[in-house]
Amino acid sequence: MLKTHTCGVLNLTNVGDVVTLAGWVNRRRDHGGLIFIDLRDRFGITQVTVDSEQAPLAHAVADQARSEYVLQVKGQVTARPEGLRNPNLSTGAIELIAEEVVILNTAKNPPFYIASGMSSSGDDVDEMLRLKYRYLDIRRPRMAQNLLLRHRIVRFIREFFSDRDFIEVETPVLLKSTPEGARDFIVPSRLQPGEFYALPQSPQQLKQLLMVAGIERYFQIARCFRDEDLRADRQPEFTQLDLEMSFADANDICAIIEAMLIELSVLIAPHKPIQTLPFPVISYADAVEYYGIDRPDLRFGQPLFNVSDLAAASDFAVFRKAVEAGGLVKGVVYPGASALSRREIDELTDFVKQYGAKGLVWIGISDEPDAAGLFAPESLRSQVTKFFTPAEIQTIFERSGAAVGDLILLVADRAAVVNPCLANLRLEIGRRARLIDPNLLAYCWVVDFPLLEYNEEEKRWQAVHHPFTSARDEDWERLESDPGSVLAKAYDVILNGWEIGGGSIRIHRSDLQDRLFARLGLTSEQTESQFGHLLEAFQYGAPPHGGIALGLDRLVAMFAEASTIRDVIAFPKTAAGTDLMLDSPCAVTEAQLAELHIALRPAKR
RNA sequence: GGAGACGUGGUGUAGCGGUUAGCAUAACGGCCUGUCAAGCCGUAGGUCGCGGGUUCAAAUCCCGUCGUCUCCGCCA
Repeated sequence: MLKTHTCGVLNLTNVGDVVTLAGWVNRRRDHGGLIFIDLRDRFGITQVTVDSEQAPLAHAVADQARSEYVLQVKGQVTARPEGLRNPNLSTGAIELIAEEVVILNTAKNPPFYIASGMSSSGDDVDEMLRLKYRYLDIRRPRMAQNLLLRHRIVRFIREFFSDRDFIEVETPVLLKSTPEGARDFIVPSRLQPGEFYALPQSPQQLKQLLMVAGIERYFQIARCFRDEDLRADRQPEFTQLDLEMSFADANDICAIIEAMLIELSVLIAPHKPIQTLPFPVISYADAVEYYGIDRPDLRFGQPLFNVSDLAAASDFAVFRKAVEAGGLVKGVVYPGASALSRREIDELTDFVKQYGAKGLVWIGISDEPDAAGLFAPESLRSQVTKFFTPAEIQTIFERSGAAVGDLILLVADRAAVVNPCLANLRLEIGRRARLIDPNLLAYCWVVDFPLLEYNEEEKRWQAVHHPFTSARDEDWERLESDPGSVLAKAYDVILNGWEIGGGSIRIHRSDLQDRLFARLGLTSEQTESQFGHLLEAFQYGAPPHGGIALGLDRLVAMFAEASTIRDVIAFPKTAAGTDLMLDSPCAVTEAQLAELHIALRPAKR
């Protein structure tokens, strides 16, 4: 090795040792006859002091060094004089008095600051540049720490499950296209002209086949691919902790995941309290009723409330018609916001409009109700009080749980508009009113999902989770007669409003799987060509089994307090699916295409 | 497919009809033996993303386009 120690390890116990360090010039402070170099490697920073009188040759070399040059320095570890120690460095009590300095490599002036503390204004570098020069971005402490955190989490996961008799089995990346779910990435076959592999959206079918194979306890840190549009929390390729267990029911799987997440949280983020133990379990129906969404952020309150019954009987046409059309009227309370400026109220209105709401009804409670619980007109601030009777206002007030000084916000529309609108409005209120403790870890389970949902466009039922999910035992009898009422043995695990994982107990009997495929409108020819391998496998003694997959990128991002999973991925893609460093995707040669039997259509752009 | 925001020396930004395009930082040169975001002095660095239009005059207003980000649709 070109170094005897790292730049983060030396301290007063090493004083007198002659050591060699190697790393990058983090910063250089040139005092003429005396040069200080902060030498940085992955492990820390050590101050190198080069004295022109003690070591003229070393000084001449250090004089040439610039930021990000790669240096090797030999010298003696020396205690810094009292008062000259740097408490911000783990090595701040010592310095390396250089005897020899070697420039191992020079460096161009980097396109952005790498040394920590340089972006002290809080402003970060444009992400476009960070992505183009990702190898320099990763040199910076923030990204380096995130990748280290990711490694520690993956390592913990591997040990946790290995210790519990799970084995990691790799599954193919070149797989088979399936019509359900997300759009596949496809890969042309050279050996089989005109045919294509697909990259796995997840190793779902393979892990079920491993259960048939008798593996019993499987996990994998698995790369998955989905060709859908990107988001801050979605990349075209991402990583799952994929897991499957035989002879397990939903409680067994949730219990082991819950134990893992608790142990992981304590290990990785001991300063972050877990809000509720054991994790709360919420039904899908309750989650939608009280939070408008199936992944509630439980770090704060402000549950939604429902006044559809009252709205149906009111004189306010907007509300009444929404309910008559089968819709809902629900609301949320913005605490302490009764005197919100009209401009801020308009901002909230624009906010809900982006989720499809036509408007936002607001009622500010500026004064106490009278002894009978009724509000005087001057106690309220609203654009709609004139449409409601005092008793109706009283009911809305009581239903909302609001207090004097709060602002009640209401949305009326189809359920598919009202719930997402208010779910996002609740989060916006949480942010604006600073109701969210950023240190809290609020885990919960969401269970009792519907098995099927009706796709209006395609006029057919489709699987909410995926088509291998089992219905609850008592619900199978309604699969044909009332498919919308069938609940699944499915569960999602939520952290701070992010869905970090989901899974289910699978169907292990081919007769039940056949029934479900029929319910989904698949012909026996289709099921045979797409899932024949699985159905056949189930006839050879498939054990009852189930599993779960956790989104590793999201989990790491939560612990890293990153606002996008790109910050916990070494080489991520942009929102347009491109890699700015490699300049991919890119065109290939005509010869490559010919070998793959592919003729291009004219590009649309 | 749709909506919004942003694009000004290497970087981060100010300027939003007439400025010599300002500031900070980095870079380069000089001075300096106790700094740790070192300091002081000096130098260089910009076709204001690109194209078109409006105007006597455009970084600034309008249209288009490219890129990045966020969101909707899409996606568990």
